[in-house]
Amino acid sequence: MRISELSRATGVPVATIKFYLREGLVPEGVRTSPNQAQYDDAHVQRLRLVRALVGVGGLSIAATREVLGHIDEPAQPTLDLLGAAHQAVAPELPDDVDVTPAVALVRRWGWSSCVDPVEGTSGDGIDLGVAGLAVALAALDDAGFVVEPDRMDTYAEAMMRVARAEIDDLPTETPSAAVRYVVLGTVLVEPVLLALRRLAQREASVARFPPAAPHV
Amino acid sequence: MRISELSRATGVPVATIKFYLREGLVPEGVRTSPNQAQYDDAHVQRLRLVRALVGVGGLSIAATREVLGHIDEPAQPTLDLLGAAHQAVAPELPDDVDVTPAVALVRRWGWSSCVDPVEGTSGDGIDLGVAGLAVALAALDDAGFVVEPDRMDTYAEAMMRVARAEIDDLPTETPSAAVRYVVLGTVLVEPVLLALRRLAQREASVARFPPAAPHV
DNA sequence: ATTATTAGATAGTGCTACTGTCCGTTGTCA
DNA sequence: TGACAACGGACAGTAGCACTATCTAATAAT
Repeated sequence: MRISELSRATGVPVATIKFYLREGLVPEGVRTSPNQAQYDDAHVQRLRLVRALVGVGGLSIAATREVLGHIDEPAQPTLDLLGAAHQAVAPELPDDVDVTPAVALVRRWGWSSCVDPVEGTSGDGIDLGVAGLAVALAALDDAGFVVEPDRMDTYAEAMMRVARAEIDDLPTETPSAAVRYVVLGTVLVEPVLLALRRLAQREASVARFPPAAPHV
Repeated sequence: MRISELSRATGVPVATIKFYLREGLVPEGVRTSPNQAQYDDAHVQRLRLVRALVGVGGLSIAATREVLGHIDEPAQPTLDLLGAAHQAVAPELPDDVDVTPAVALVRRWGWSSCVDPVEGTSGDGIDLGVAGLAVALAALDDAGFVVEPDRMDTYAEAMMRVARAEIDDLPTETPSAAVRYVVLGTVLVEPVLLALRRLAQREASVARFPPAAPHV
């Protein structure tokens, strides 16, 4: 398969494929001559994966490269894989956040692993996930938006259900399967969850305010 | 309060405040002379709100302006407010998506409002929320990532719990309170949910793979 | 009186994700 | 065999976005 066919098969412009090749997001084809190369189905899939990550996944090129790196070389699948995946995906955080509200919540839920980090964890100082929560909570606060504690509990319980289902289904046969599952699951399921929340809000709204009286 | 004090009170550079003024995200101060104006606490709060929306909320300037517009003029709080909020926040979608898988899922859950739109709804053609779900599912598919149907059910149920809690708590006294609640709740709770998911994943991972044997 | 600050206008910056152009080489079809 | 499209590779250019810097004339502070 030549580059133009690869382009046609994926809908990605040739110039963009070249760009991804330069950036190392897509492996080079097999050279048949100094200026010709052959691509195959693996390239098609890889290209689709890249588009999913930078498109719906919202990752930058650099973050995409990092994520793909983990998938390509599933080095220590049992050693803090989640941490690596989250690190690659998380937006970078300011370092002057007040984490006490986040820590208090996490403590209340008994999520001890997040606040009393375990060995083998990328626990350089404060936990990345807790910091992320702290930033999100600070934004709510800055906006003057109050979330009642028991609704935070509802959120936590709902996300714990989600997480348990995900961790229970984690494939343990192959290391690379586990890595792929965690990394892609982290990135690509997020938009699914957000989309579902919106649909569910609409449904719940109609249930509470039945039409006739038009809904909110 | 002069603009430099407003800057000091919020940590936002003067040049940026001027920019937001130009863009109409922050209202002008009260003029005391052709080239002087006074700002007050309302400006401080507004500025914090703007920073929360464009920062953690991840909104563009244009989307922020639209969201603020809804908050400033809560015109028809009962008329498809959710739709407006979602529209302002949702990333723009390609129009060549296959919505059948999304529609099938939504049908299976009996979320009829999403697929048989109600009167008073911004239902121009296919539902915006369903389209968002369709795009997210297509990305998963392109990446070769399979989500089992019963896990989709878990996701749907979890998000329905979330949504019900949110709609139940919706303030009905003031129209403007309802609008503010819906709009900010849509935008600013998303990062909270995602942060919680990450923490819950870590916790669930430690629960399933107890340390000693280091966790995933 | 001097110095700092202001509103407003306009231009510029830094970043990111591509996109376009050129070159010399190679495949392909007539 | 010759014309012509497609190729890889290098590099410059572009578009959009969220600011940021500079300037001017007027006003405030000391």
